Amino acid sequence: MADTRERILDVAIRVLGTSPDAGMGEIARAAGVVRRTVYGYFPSRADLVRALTERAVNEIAAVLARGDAADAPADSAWADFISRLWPLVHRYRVLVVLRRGEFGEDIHALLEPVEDSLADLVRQGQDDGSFGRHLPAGILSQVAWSAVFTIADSDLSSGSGSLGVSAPIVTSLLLLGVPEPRARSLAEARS
Amino acid sequence: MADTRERILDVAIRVLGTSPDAGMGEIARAAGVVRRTVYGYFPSRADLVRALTERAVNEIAAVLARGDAADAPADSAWADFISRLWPLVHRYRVLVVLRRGEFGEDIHALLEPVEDSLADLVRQGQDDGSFGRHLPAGILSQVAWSAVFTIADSDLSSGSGSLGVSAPIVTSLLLLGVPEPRARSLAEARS
DNA sequence: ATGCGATTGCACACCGGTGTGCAATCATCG
DNA sequence: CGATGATTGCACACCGGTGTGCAATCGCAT
Repeated sequence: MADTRERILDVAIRVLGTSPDAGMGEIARAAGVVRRTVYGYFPSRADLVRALTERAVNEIAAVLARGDAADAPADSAWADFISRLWPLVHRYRVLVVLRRGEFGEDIHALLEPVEDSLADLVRQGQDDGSFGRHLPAGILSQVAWSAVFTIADSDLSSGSGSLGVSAPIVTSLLLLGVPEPRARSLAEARS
Repeated sequence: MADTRERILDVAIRVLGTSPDAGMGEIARAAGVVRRTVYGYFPSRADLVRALTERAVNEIAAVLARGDAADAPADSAWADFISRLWPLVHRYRVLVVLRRGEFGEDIHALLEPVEDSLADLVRQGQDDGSFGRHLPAGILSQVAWSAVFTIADSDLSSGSGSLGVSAPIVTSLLLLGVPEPRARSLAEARS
């Protein structure tokens, strides 16, 4: 079927997100299919991973593009982005995990456009004074966005279920240098 | 010699920090020694990694303990901790990288006491009002401390040399909910 | 029922890393 | 010099994952 391919990708994104070293066999089994079948769709493990990240990056780019009301203030745009990203953040765990090891280069290349947009947004926020200048825009955006993933991660492993959307929004805004009252109000507008 | 063992550990902490999947051969070569020699000191790869992390955790615990002027305000104690941690943060990259994959369990166990102390410090700061409550103490400390590593990382890969100590101090304090003027002044006192 | 495409179930060859055994070297100290 | 301990250089067996080839099977539409 055509959806076997999709199912494999869905499962793989989950499995590799948890244990990046999972082999084709493990992924196949989790997808309820035989190793040989996976090779039918993806000639090599590298192909699987690449397809996987392309998919993830596309979805994330879509989320990012949706909020381009170009006139909105940067802090508000950021809050928007995170609020849309948050429900999906676990699916995208792959990216963080896979960035290191074996495929670092490829992933980084795929991810670049997204991270560039983010950096632009942050730069813009620094220019109009809504974000701080304690770090250069490129690094600041990296740190802020990866903090969101860390929050999701810690939430999963240590403890029960999910925090609300406000937690990551407020936290990342604080990190970006937005004063606490403003951060809180931006977050509450989205919960 | 007795220092061969030390040299191997020194090199391994660096090599594995960069590429966590490096094999015994790679590590040996980087240490200017033959694979067989490494096996002489560490019967298995797992032993090497364990020795490695124990060492790192001990050093880090020492850094953390040094600042236990128990009466100091939490935000100041945090700034102290980061300022002492910062120069060493690259050596400890292993921890972040190795926490995932293969040894996750062991590492987490070794790391627990350190992260508990950190969580206590943050909790104490939340109680006396110097830190925010946008996240539970356990998670907040995780995020703050891993942000420091992210900063060091981004600094290395994207761009030239090192930011000053203030960058990580200010950033992590903001993340913890410390208002910007206070954060800045705490940081400047340490640069 | 026939045919077709997707899936399965093996059996392979291959590779790279792990861990071990053992004899040969080398440096050093007495 | 001779002994001792560390290091080397190979050769080996073993394992687990990768990728491939091919015949058998299954489900389904015509």
